[in-house]
Amino acid sequence: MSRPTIAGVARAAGVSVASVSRVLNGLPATEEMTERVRRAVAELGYVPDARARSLKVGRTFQLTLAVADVGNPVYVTMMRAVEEVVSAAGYRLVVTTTGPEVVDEVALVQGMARGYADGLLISPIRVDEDLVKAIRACEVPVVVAGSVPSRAGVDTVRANSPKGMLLAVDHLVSRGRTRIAFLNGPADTVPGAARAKGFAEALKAHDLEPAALAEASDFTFAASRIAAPELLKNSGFDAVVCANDLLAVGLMHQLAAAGLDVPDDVAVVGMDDSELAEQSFPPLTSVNLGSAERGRRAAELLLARIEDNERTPRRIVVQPSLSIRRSTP
Amino acid sequence: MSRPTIAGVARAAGVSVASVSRVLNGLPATEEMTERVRRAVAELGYVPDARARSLKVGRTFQLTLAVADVGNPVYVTMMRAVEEVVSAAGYRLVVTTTGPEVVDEVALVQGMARGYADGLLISPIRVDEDLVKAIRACEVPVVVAGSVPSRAGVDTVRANSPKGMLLAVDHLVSRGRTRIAFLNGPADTVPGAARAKGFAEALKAHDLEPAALAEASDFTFAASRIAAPELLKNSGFDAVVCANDLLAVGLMHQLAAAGLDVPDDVAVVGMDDSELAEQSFPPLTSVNLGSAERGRRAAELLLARIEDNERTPRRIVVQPSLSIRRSTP
DNA sequence: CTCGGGCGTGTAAACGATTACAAGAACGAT
DNA sequence: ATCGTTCTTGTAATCGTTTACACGCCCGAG
Repeated sequence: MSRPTIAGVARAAGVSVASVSRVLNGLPATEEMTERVRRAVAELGYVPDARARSLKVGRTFQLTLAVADVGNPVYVTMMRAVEEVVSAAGYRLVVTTTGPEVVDEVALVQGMARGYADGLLISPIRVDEDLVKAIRACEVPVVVAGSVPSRAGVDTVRANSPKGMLLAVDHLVSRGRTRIAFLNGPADTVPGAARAKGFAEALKAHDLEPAALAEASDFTFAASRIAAPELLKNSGFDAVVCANDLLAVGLMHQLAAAGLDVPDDVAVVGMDDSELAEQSFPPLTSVNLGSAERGRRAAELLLARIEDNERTPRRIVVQPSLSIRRSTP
Repeated sequence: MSRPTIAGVARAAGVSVASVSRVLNGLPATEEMTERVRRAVAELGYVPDARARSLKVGRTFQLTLAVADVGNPVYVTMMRAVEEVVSAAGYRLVVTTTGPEVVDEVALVQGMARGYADGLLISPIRVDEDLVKAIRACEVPVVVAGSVPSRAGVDTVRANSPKGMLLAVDHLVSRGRTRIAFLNGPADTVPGAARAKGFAEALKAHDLEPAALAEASDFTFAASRIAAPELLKNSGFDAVVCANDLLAVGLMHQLAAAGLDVPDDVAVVGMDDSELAEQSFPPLTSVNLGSAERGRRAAELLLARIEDNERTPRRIVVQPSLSIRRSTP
């Protein structure tokens, strides 16, 4: 017994398929018609086929959110915000993960052009010409949470990393720390590059030199295991800014292993202000780059573009704030 | 300029739609035919429509993984394992979140019956008759990661919580702790109930009485904020078993705030052995309930069922192990 | 009593792909 | 030269919906 179709329902109810479709979609019908169809639907356990429906109406009522790494808690913050907006608008949100390679992102964007979903919200970690081209060519609306050249011609919502870095450094300096180190993620990524630049500028604003620099191969806890010892070869720092919370937490483990106290010996500040920041011990001072707001705004832009694909792309930047916790004095 | 269709490609190439479809699907064709079609496809930037294709072939080549809370790190472990298996089999994995309410799960299962995906892997946190019925009625294959009555007639893969609890208690006892408390999640959930029962049995096996009990309203860090103080009203315990890692980490914060040292004053063991367990400080001894293996096995069952929907449902249970870290002496 | 206007319903044509079937071309064997 | 294979290609049916259009009915106005 395979799935009943609308034709089966029509037969069972003794009416036409058009009538079934109409009552199912709430179009006007007589009392009796409605009743007969409802009965037949219930009896057969009919559920309309989403594939056929979306083929006809040209919409799936699904939106896709693509993130690089589900293990990165910053994405759960963003995901929650996006989910809220899109489900309020009557869409289902599905999440898919791309991995750190740009080719995966390109493949995803191209796949999306096939109409799996009505829109794509992507937060690319690496960007190259192929990705820009794929985004331009994509038939379904795309909005990017992050940085992408404006010639991609899409709505973007990005963070202000330099400003965030400045908040971090300001804070550290105000607490008397001047020998500040930086633990970055891969510099060949968009956020990695932005944060490196931001850090340099922030130090310059205070007339400081970096006390130490290290670069993890990934924005993950595991990668900090390798990179943090690199940093610790230098001992001349009393504070470390980290490119995200995972790296910061990883670093704190290494500091503890080296017998250094946080924040007394070394202050640590993370970035993203994810759930991990408050879960860590000591709770982590972290730059809030507005992930939730970015998610929300991005989702709104996506919905707006689905309504009207002709509107000129907007580029929103959301401002950071600092969540001060106990990892800084 | 809207999306080119296969008909447009056929016209541009001067061949029939059937031929276009054939070369696109790698069926035999002459050199020249292949060439002409390829050229037209490239020129028009044609991408086949997934909706139309899946309507015809009856497959979407998408699988859905539904989890209750993306913020729970146990799901990222599971998700990674699932992703690996399904992508190796040529499917795309999409993740969707249900929330803690059973009605959301029911809605999701029913929605899935509409053919959004070729299969559903769900890890329900609460189970009621409606959910069982929805699963029975669902036209697309479902496999459950967790417990569900066998009358649901689906493949299941579940953990062995009682055994896990026993590992935890054995371990604590072997380290000389006998006044053991338990911080559970909501007892009206499937894992909550299983873990409560398991804890009671494990203590009984050692002829011990629970030193204290508390129940969080959710398996979240935030919920532990409320529940842990409840536990701390009792002071007669030297160890706490927690129903998952998030609760354990939350508890450790409260213990620290109360001036108690982990593990010297109180040993803490979590459950799930998620990434958070190694990220926490001190690193958390945690019962590994085999999330990765459960994910892998569940994905394999789902794929097998898609191949052959007639096979009799299997019920797999994976055995736990203990990851000992520094939160226990 | 007749005619026009609503209103409700049914028939059939889409949507964009895959694929069964038929027809034509090419080729070798007799 | 004829016939039968085999191979390629095209035509058209199909998947399960939605919806434009036409039809018939009922009702009130003239």
